[in-house]
Amino acid sequence: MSPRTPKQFKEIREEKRTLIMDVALEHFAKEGYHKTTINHIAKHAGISKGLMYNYFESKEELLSEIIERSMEEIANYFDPDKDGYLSEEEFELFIRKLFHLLREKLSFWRLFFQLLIQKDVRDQFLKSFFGPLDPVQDIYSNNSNTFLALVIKMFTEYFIRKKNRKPADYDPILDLNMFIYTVEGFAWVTTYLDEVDGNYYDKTINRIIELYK
Amino acid sequence: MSPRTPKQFKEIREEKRTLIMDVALEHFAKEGYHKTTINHIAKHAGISKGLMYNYFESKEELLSEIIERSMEEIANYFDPDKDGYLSEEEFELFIRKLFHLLREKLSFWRLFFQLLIQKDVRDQFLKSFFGPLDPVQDIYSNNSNTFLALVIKMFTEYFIRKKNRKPADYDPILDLNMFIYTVEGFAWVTTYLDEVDGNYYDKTINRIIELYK
Amino acid sequence: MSPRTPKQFKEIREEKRTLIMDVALEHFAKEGYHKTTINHIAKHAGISKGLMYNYFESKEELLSEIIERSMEEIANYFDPDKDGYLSEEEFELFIRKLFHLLREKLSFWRLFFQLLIQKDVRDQFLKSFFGPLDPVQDIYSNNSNTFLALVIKMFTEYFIRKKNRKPADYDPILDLNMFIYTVEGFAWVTTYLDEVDGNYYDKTINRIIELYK
Amino acid sequence: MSPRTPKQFKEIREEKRTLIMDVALEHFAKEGYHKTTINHIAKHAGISKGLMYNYFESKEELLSEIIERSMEEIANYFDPDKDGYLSEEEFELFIRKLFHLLREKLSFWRLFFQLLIQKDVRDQFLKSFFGPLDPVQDIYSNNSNTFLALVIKMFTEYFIRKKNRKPADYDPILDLNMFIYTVEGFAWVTTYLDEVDGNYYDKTINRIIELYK
DNA sequence: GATGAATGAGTATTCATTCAT
DNA sequence: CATGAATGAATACTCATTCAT
Repeated sequence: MSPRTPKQFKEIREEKRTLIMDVALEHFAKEGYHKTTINHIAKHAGISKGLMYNYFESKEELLSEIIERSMEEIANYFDPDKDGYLSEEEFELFIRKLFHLLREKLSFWRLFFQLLIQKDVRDQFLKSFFGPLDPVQDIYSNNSNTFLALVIKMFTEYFIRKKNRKPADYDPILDLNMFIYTVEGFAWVTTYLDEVDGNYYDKTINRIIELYK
Repeated sequence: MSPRTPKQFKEIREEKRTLIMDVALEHFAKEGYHKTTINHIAKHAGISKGLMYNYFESKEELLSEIIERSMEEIANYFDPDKDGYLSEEEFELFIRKLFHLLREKLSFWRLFFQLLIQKDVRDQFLKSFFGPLDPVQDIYSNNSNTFLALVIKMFTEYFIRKKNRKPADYDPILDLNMFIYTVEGFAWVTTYLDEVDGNYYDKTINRIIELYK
Repeated sequence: MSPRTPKQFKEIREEKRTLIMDVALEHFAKEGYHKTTINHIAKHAGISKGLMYNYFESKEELLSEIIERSMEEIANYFDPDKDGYLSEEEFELFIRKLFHLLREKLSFWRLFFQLLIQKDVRDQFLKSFFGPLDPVQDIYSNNSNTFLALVIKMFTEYFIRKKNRKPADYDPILDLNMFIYTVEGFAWVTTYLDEVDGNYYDKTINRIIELYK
Repeated sequence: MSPRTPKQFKEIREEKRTLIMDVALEHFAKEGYHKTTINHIAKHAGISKGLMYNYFESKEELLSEIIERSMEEIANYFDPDKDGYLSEEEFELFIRKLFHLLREKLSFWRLFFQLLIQKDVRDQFLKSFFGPLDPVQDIYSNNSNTFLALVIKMFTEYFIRKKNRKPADYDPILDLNMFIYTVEGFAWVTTYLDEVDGNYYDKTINRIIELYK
């Protein structure tokens, strides 16, 4: 038999890499990064421990790659038109997309939230996504260019524009906060629960849109 | 010096236990349970590793005791009159107390949320508080007697009672959900951020009360 | 029984540290640093692998400590009067001491020579003793303050002073080189052979002194 | 293109073998045998790991072949007329050849010296060259037929013949020792330093010849 | 012949837990 | 009650070697 072509090798690599990352994500999400052993991942991926290290330099790099891959997927998924302007239609679409993605990639978000709460881990892995994480109110005005910062800016301006229709003492930042807490709370609860009730899931999304559109 | 009375001994024991638990909580919350070593805790508590095992049977038991202690504190703090009825005044008071407690015991909540997303850990440590954690909507009707279940019931009934003032198609469960997501989202964000901005913290609490009272 | 006093603990630590370092030195010297496993050392020292790490942070630190200890012993042993002047009596004494030390600490020199020949290892561990290792002739003029540099300077000046008694075309640096090669060659051969023939060992020392004093 | 003849195949094979051995030697010499990985060698030789094992059965055999090849080269290079008699001219020529070879094959000597101090390695790889390595003085009289033994015998007799011109108490073995130490010391220092100063290198060779011819 | 994916035994290191004093 | 030396099972990671293609 003739030897494998470079293309075949590349395909094998790509497939195995994906397999390992998928299995690892599941375990990281379910058991936590530190509790998950390489042994466990390898066994569940049906490969040897050694092979893991043919594909990833370390457990840490494996995690890092998983996060990067997911972040890219997310960024691509939203594919913003970058005018920074959020129309009401776009607002609704964004929310719907967001919660579609949440269900689709529940394991990733579970992992993401786990990392988020540990300051040291967060700084190590999520900095490129987040920038420095200061208290919420500071985020609105920071001029970082991370994905999150851009999204936050977009929403801040959206809520400020809505001020026109409201009474004089209306504080759009407060409303923005409430919106963020509701959305993030919904995401968070969905994430730590084991199953999603599709019926109420959709109803809740509609309600959020209704309240803040 | 006269020898210490048994009572004094017990007090000293209790104090040291508390000290260890406090130190451990800080570290568990900051670094995560698995990354925190017994050595570290012992050193920061100013005692020897060996002594730790005089007070707690294992690292796991230490965690377990910390959680139990905090849960009791929380339950005591709310000291419900157990009539299961929540007046509007009680509703407001409950919210205020809740967020007061959140700031007061931020480390505990950070740890709590960390445990919450890990299914296996949650089942091991939080069962007595939570009961089995099925999707939210099931909680409302389950007849478990855990602290959380009772609170949820109280709130469910509170929101159902408010239905009177609303249009016919009003779904109180949906409103309850929104309320829970907002509260939990606010708590969650507060927990994973490093600092709390007192000004917006209070404003947000007022807004939540205003919206859902 | 009453608990061990801090002094007792210190004694235990000191003794075990020395034991481990002694065993490790023997093995490093006999098998080479890389081939020697921590397991092996621990087994031969009659302790558990884990305990090693109670005393030394890593295999590398263990090596480092062994070298440092030996370097100090050597420096102390010569205890130079630091006037930088080497009389003929001092010259003879120095040689005798040197080769006494060689036999006494043969294992260390075996290790030392092994490290010496690997550039990366040398730079990592022997820098403080050597300074940067340029070709010999450069050493004579460098102004580093390492132990070796000082010794080299002392000998350089010693050989230059001897020039008076020699013909005009006498190159003292060449003679110094020959002296160094002979001494180091003798040391080197002694080190890689398994046993020392005491009779010829002493005769050789006398001959070296006779030739270069 | 016509298919390659078996002879061409053999030549290509031989070339690649040589390439691998050259690359391996460089790395063994610079980093040490144990620190050098097969992967590293293969990459630097521009071939795959698998192919390495087509040419050499194991890492150990690779080392073994490198040593054997070099030993043969050395033996051939000196091509002694095997009368066992060393004239003064032959003595000088031998020294000059020796140090020419040293500079030419510095990497090999670096490797060689590394192996030499490790007893177990020495016994495994250098036995055929050395015979059992007992203290020097025994070598003179042993009747092994290794290359080294023959050389040593030649030199021993050379120094004994020179006794005629010397005082009665002259010990030729001692002089032989001094000669060997100087030569080996010079070789050793040259090997562990990073560069060779050509000027002093030649001067030293001349001086050694002058002293011992 | 040639490739590099795959293996598994081995290596340094960590850490909860035990125990002699 | 208190100490920290000691253990050993577990963990991440390495690398010579094999093997399907």
